[in-house]
Amino acid sequence: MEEKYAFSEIEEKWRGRWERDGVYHVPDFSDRPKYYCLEMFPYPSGHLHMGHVRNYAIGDVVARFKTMRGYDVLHPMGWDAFGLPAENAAIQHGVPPARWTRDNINTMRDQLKLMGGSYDWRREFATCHPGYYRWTQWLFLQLYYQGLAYKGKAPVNWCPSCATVLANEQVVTEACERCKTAVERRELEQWFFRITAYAERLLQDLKKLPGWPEKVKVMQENWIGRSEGAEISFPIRGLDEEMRVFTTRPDTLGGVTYMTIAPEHPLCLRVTVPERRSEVDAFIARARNLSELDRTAGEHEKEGIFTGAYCVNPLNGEEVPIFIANYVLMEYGTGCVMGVPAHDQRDFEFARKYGLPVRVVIQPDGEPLDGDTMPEAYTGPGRLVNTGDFNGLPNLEAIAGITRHLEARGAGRFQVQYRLRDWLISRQRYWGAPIPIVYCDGCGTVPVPKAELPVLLPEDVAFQPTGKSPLTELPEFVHTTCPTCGGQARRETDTMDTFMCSSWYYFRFTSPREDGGPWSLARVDRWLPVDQYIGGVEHAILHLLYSRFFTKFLYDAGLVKVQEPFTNLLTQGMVLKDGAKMSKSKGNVVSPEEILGRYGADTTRLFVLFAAPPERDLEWSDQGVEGCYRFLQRVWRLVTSVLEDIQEAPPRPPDHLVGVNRSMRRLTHQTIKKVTGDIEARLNFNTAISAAMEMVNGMHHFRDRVPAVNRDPAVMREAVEKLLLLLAPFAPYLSDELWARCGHATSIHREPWPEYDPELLVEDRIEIVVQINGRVRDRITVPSGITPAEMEETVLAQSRIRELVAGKEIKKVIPVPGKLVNIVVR
RNA sequence: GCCGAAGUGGCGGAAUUGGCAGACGCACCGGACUCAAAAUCCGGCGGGCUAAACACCCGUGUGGGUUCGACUCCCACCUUCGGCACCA
Repeated sequence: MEEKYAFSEIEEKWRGRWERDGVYHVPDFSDRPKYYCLEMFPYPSGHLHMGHVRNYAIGDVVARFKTMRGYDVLHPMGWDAFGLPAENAAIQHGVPPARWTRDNINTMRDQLKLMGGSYDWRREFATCHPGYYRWTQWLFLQLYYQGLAYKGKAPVNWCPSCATVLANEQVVTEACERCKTAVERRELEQWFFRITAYAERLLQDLKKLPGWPEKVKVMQENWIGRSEGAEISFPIRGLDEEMRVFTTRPDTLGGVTYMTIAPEHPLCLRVTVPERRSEVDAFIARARNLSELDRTAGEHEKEGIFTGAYCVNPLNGEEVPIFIANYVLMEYGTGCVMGVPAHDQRDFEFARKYGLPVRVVIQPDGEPLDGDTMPEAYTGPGRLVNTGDFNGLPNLEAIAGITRHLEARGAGRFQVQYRLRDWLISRQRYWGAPIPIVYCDGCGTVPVPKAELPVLLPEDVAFQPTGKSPLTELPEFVHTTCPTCGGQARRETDTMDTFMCSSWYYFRFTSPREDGGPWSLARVDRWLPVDQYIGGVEHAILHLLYSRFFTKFLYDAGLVKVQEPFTNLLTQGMVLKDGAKMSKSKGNVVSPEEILGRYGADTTRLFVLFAAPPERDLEWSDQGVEGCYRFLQRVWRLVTSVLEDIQEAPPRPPDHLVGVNRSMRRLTHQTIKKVTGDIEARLNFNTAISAAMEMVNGMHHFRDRVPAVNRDPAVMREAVEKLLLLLAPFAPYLSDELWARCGHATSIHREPWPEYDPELLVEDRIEIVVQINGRVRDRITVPSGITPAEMEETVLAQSRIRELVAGKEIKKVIPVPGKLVNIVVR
């Protein structure tokens, strides 16, 4: 009776053995080359979902492959453990966030271990542990001392449902990224990181990341939003003050017929003339109201109101009216915009609505533009008109020319603007790392000294659904003494954005228990940068931009030697069911636990790797899983059925084989080549698995169709062992089990990756295609070493080809070595 | 609106440098084994035409183009998905 593939026992057995033998422990230092393979660590929601399974299956193949290739592979796992869901659970179920999080981690760790990942679990940590967040706080202080963390009042995004502010990056089409509630604008005192100081480097260094998907780089580029132009000052009539604007089109300065200010701008109050005061106030109130209510609706009607004030165009001395307009953003540029209706569509619409003049200053070749009758703004190239000394100049030259002219008169300068804003990191929440700041009446804002870190988050707290952080209501937390003067002081009760915790965790994995600093310099130097980073594309901006910012800051501070944290980035696609993302509300969730229980980890891993290339979305298919299960059973039966035959065989087949033995060896070595290339160069695991399947089909053929006397057992032995080595990264349990049954005393996961012999790939005879006028007309078998001239000769000698070309003129014959011959006839 | 990606059998996908379209898997059909079924093994499987095989024709979102030869390169368009969205 043949033994069945008992995945459940096999997997349990090897899981225990690997752990006992420390198979996946990686040394901090050694002579081997290093490779850092990292998957985005999970938020401990309480259960693994298929996205995790896919992410971690991909990462594990890379890690195992590189290990077999001779690298010391750092492959750690941890928990992004602070965050709002823990607080919601506390409110709903009365469980303290710390306990809820700890329980979830325990559950998820068990699930993750079932998957058979090659993690060095000794390095595990959770960001909510004081041993970790102590250094999160320390890093905050480093930023603070460098002037890169500051408290400022600014209009911020407030999510009424989460009862906290959000970073700009966490607002998706004017709604909270987490809960989709429409955000409100509030003026609040908050902590910011000056990421804008790094805007240019964050942009420029994208060029140093050839291993990142173009898509992600473009998204970051757009997010940073660099634009070149000029800042221009317009003196305000009757006030000793100037109105500054940023423009990318200083060449159109002569066409300015009005000016605008954002409704939130303090200048509004100063310029408005008394007789227009009440009307303007009403407009401002309305505009602000609208911007809160109507923000999700996208673009709305452009409206403005005249302030009664005028300012002076520094180029031509003209006075132009100042408006307040609802389309002007306080947060971008200077909060003021010059209006050039003839050459900007938005200004054009505004001018037509309010009867403002449209003056053409850029004239294209051909039909002259007329400001009074033109149907839309002209934004293309041309020569300047109505601009005094600059008339006749091509507008592209005038951009620099006019800016220089203004600069000489102190009325303007070249300026680069970014769309990127500073990173707001304060959260009015409890379950996060406390911001290590104390407010003292005498000394003001005082950083908590290093020796007093961590500022511990009290874990014993009561939760009321008030929307207020419990920290604000804990006197023993709030009341403290000033580190400077020893007097009475009050602690900051806001906590840090959890993206702060995940901006440096990849450094910590190198020295997870270090307590003299956030990491050991020598260890970070050995392991960083991360060679391969793998995770969802939803972090294209948030996490990946913040991490790059942190790395650059740490580089400047001399704390790390890398300027970019992640050399290669793989953004995996989503796991879909019935064409839609799996979600509870749609009821199309497939539970990893269930699949792992029913088919085992090897099958589950194999399926998510086989069903699609990693960067594409993956459609879940129960039948597809079934197919992978069948494949592994097939491997099991094949290998166990030949064990006896190959036991006595030499480990290496003889050199000069012929016929079926030679073909079998060729297939083995072709497969090694194919699988190696697919993993290493392309990360295309689906085609690697296909190749292994083809090899298994070939091995079946070899076993069943070739008489035993003609088969060299050494050839089968080689095929079996190479196959298991090739499958080891994909199906680690099954391959280790069968490896042991082949008579090996040590784990397959300590074996080197197989090499192929190029000589064995060579075929004696190959089939080539014969085309006539590009259409396949015949196939012939020729010796593989044939020259192009011989190919041509052989093909033209074929009777079938002679018939087909009879009576036609042969214009040209194109032989493609090893592939085909194309005969062009007329 | 702007930016980006993708469109290939009944389905997931393959074709890596412009050279045999549909590898591999799923589904389906036929056969072997079986009292029977399941499992397993073997074979078939883009469409048209044909009694059938051969041959031939069509076929990679649509329409053009380049080329001896195009899923692959160029131009225009359509659809789907993702990102940004009053950014001066």
